[in-house]
Amino acid sequence: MGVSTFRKEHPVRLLCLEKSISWSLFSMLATNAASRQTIDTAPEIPKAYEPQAVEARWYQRWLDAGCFRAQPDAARPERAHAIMMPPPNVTGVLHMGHLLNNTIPDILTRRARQEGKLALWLPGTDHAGIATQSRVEKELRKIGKTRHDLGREKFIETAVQWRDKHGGIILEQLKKLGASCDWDRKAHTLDPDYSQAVLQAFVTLYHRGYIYRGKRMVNWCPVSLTGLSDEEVIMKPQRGLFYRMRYEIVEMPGQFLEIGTTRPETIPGDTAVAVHPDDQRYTHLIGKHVWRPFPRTPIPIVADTLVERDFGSGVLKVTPAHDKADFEIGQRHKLPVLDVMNPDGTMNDLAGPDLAGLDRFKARALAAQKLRTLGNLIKEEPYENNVGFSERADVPIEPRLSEQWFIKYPKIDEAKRALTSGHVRFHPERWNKVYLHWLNNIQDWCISRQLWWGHRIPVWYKKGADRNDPANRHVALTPPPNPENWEQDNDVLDTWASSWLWCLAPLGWLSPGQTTPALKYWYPTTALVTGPDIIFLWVARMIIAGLEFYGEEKTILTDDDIRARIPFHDVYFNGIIRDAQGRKMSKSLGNSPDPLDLFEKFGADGVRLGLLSIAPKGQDILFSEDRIAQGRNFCNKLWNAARFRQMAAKDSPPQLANSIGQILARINPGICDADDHAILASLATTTDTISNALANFDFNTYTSALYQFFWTDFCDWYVEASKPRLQDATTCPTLLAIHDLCLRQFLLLLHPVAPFITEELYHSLGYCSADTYIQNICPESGHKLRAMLASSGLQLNPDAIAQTTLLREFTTAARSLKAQQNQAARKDAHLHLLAKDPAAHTLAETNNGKLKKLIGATSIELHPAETDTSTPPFNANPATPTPLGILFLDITGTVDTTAEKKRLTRELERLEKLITTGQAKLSNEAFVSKAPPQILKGARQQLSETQAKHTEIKRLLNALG
RNA sequence: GGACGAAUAGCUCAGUUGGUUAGAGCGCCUCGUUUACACCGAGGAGGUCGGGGGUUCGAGCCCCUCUUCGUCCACCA
Repeated sequence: MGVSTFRKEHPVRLLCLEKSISWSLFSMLATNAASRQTIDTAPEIPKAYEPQAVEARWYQRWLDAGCFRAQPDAARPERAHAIMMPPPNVTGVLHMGHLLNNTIPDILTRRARQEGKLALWLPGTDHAGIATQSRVEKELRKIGKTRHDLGREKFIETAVQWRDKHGGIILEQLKKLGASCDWDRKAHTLDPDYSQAVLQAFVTLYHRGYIYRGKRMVNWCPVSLTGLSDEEVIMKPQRGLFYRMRYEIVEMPGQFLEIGTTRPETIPGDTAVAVHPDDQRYTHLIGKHVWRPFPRTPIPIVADTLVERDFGSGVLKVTPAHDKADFEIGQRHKLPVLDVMNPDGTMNDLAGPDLAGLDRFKARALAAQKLRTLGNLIKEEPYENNVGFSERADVPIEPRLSEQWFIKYPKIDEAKRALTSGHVRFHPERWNKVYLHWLNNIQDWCISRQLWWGHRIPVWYKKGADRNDPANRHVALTPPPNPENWEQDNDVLDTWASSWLWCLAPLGWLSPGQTTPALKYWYPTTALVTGPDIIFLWVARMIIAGLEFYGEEKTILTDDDIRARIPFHDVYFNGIIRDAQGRKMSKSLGNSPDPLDLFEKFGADGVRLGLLSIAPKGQDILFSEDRIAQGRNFCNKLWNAARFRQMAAKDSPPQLANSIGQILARINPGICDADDHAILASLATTTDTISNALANFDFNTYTSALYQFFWTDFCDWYVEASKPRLQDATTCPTLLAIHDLCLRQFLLLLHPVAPFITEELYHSLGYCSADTYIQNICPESGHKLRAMLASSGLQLNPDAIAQTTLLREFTTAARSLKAQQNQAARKDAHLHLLAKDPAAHTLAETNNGKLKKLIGATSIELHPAETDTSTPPFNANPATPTPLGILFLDITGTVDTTAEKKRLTRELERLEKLITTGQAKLSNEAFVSKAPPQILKGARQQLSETQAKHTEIKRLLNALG
């Protein structure tokens, strides 16, 4: 049912019909109006776009109609398009970063749908081991309990309840953004199938020899009480003290060795001091001992190349239990490992009675005090060094020796080739280097976490047997047949060891070689959109997981294998959203606006447009609400242009016109003028620009092309220029059709970024029927558009386009002339144009009515170029050169000749400068002989035009006397 | 200590292989209730493209160097 049909209906009918008819401006207004005033009042279109109702209504309709559901079609593999949403923490709430991360995939997905692709955008959440467990434990503490009070099973039960109650809010919030995800395929890393996949990946890697268990130095978080991977440690510069100490040499009483440290509290754990073997200062001491001050014990002086001779005194205290490098030195010299700290970062009994029980930082101060009283402290000086912090708990991590599971990454070479051979492409490309550097220096991945919330490691140990002997282990998806003799590993897997399967498991992957229709159809996925901060944590690991787990086991992969196994083809990295001062947005700073407030204030479309337009390619984004307001303003502009289209058709109601063909049929090519040609040409060009921009992830160009076409070309010029002809019954239908052509195509181009308003207007302007959706309609290509126009008799004329440029420049010059004489507001100006040639004369003549309206003039009289200007109405009147000739503003008697002279003189000087540089350039032999002809021609033309202008202005100045 | 990025109008940024007089939005100034839009329209001011060298007929763009800011990587205690 089209607009024209129900437009005449009584509003009451509309209310009754609202489920079955096309939502339109009018129906919506009728509803709005009905709620505000009596329903008998004639509906009035609101001047400003009110997004909230529109957005809620359309989102529900899309869901009801199953618009976002994607089904594979094995017969049409070329139509596959898939994006996996980077899973937010299940307990997280929407923040600014998510907005951009999800707007871009939505744009890509919606555009793909328009192009007829079977576009899947798969949403989901991450169980977020540490984060979620901490939240639940915090809740427990409120009632005075710990997880140990509950026990593992009960705790997990509580966590599940908590997750189900508070989790997933973020996905609901994403719906407000307009995210067109296939919600039926929503995934979660702790779903039963997903969990099975995670365990299968572990078991597979174990049996392939890539997983081992060992006692190693790991990054220990004393708050979360778990080991962490290197990638979860954030280095931060910290201000502290550097303690310079002296230890007495055992074999040489009275002689001392100077040693520096930042961590005196670990002294009880020292089991040696080390010097560089080639350090002449100390070679004679190697093998001797020093007195460790507390507890007072002799410890050996060893030689190790790891020691930096130039740093401090060149002597290093070796604490194998509390430092990675020291551990290595300890291993090499078979030093005892003395662990003086508890898992929670307090000192234990081995640290001696004074320190035992103290927190590590309090212990540090006390240790320094002890050094002082013992006479070991030479000096303490302020010092800044880098300290590793736990990403989650934000406390310094403690290097700690513990039993952990590690992955030795498979397919590293292939992972590099995936990028270097272009199977996976990063945008911007510069991230390649970061990725490759990481792979080139890759370290084994500590994947066990001493937590309960997560995938429990599928390893059982024979009771009472040595766990490090593989013969005593059962590694499988299911427990051993005689469980009473076995005990399962207590640890769970790193969350990233589940999310690295994010491109596989949600599509149904359960084990290598096995596949599902969805997996077969959409894997490898089309694109991934995420932040560069998780290149290592997630992106690189997903690539490795894909290469290792997709398909049958294969040790070495060919390029074809790689192409088939990579998880995605393109990765778009967006910048991090910062506040206006450039600070990272964070809860503690309170500088992050609530996205839902923004939706409320500016509409989801406005937020999407605004965000996209301020997102520089690959750079961080400085957020400011003003920018978002621009997005809203754009929606409002669009809304009003559509309103104008409706109102302009007062006497000829808009028709339901589904297709370009139907619109074209309403055009009478014979009455199309330069402006019509120009706007249609711009429409075609804009279409091409946008297609290229979207294909290249160039969202800057996408938005600026949208903006430029619609605001500048269409609204500011074309709509204004077409007003007089819309009043004329003979031209009106053609003009309306061209408006429709532009609006229809523009809505299609804008739809991916502003889904709600475009759907609303597409329906209310009658471009499709109620039961179809803009998401399934593809904008014609620029080429096709031109061809269709040509075949309905409207071959776009480049001359006409050039004429419009002249008219626009002429109009600007005329308005400027008026403004300079404080006549801007007047609509009764009298103008005289000395048309510079017959073509200019014709142009000004045929467009006279339009120009008068646009400039605000009652007359523009035309005169031959050679007219004598020394008499009225020319002399003593202000004038300006225009592309069509000299234009005079007839305000005889009121002109301020002094001011006018000043203005013209200024302009003359500007032109003289241009002429000088132009002449210099053209008299440069090298330029003339070497520059390409086009450039040369351009330079000559420019010079002659400038000279002509110069002559004219000179003449005007002389006329002023 | 390495690597990468940034520096263009008061602010935030465009500027695709070097090529006519370097653009946009916001902000600012002047004017405007013209029958879509003041979330608007018209006009205007404002830039030695971070500094210094170099290549070229020609450099915002290419090369070298310096400065400032930012990010990532790294076992100097």
